[in-house]
Amino acid sequence: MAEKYTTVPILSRRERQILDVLFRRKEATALEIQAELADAPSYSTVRALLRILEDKGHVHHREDGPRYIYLPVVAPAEASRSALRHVLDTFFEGSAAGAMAALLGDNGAAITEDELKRMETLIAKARKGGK
Amino acid sequence: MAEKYTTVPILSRRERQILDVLFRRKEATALEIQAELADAPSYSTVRALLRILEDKGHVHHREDGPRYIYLPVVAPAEASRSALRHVLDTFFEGSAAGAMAALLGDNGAAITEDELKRMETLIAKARKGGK
DNA sequence: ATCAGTATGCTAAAAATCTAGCATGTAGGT
DNA sequence: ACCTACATGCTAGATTTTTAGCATACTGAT
Repeated sequence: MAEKYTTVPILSRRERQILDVLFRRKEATALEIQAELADAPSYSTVRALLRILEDKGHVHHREDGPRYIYLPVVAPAEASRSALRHVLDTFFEGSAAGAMAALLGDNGAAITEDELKRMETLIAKARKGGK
Repeated sequence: MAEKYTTVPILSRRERQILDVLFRRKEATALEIQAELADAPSYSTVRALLRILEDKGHVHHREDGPRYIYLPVVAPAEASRSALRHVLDTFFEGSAAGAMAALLGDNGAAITEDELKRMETLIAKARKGGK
C-alpha cells in the first residue's frame, strides 16, 4: 500500500486553475484562460501567473505573431493518468471499478450507449493485452 | 457545453492536501494526517489548518476522549463524483470511456480480472437502469 | 508616418497562506 | 495528589501567492 502521496504537482490555487484550463483546451492565450476562469482575476494577473508557471517549468509557450500561446509541458497522457490515479486513490481506494460505479450510478452523468459499448470493447482488449 | 468551472471547492494547497487525506481515510486525527503528508509541516501547523478548514465548513470534528477526530463535511459520494467529473472534464472531454482507456492502457495500473468483471456487470446494469 | 489597439516585461505591494511556539487543560499511572 | 504525556486554543510572524499598474513594443489600417 502506498504511504505518502506526491502525485499531481503541488501548485497554488490559481496555478492549478490555470493549468487545468490549459489541459482542457490543449493550449490558450492569457486572454482565453482568463475568460474560462470562474472567478477570474485581471488579465495582468493571469499573465503573471503564466510567467510563474513557465518559470517553474509547468508551462511552455510559443509565439503566434505578437501574442503568446501557452501549453502544458507535461504530456496530456501522463498528466491525466496521474490526476485520475490521484482521484482513484483518494476516493475509491484505487479501484477503477469503484469509480465507474460512481459514474454510472450518477444519473446526471448520462452515459451514452456509445460510451458503454466503447467501454466494453476496452475491457475485452484489456483482457487480451493484459499479459 | 459548460463554460465556467466551479466544480471542486477552491482550496489552498495545504487545505487541499489535508482534505484529500481525510477523504482517503474517512477520518483522522491531526497526527495521523501529518504522518500521511508527503511534505509535512509541523503538527501545530496541521492543527491550525484543520481549524481553518473547520471554520470554512469543509471539515467537522468529533471528540474521542481528549482528542479530536476530523472528518470531511461533504459526503464522500458527492465529493468523489465532483472530483471525478472534474478530471473527466479537464482531461477527457467529459468522456468516461476516454478515462477508462487511459487507465486500461496504463500497464502500471494492473487492473485485475475481478475489476474487469465488476465493470462489465456495472455496464450491463447501467443499460437496464438507464432511463 | 502615425495612431489605435493590443502585447509583453517588470516591479511593488496587498492579501492570503502557512508556520511555529507558548499557554493551558485533561487523562491516567504511581 | 502529583507528574508525565499528550491535547487543544490562540496569537503573531514569515512566506507565498495574488494582484494591479506602468512602461514599452509590435501590428495593421488610414
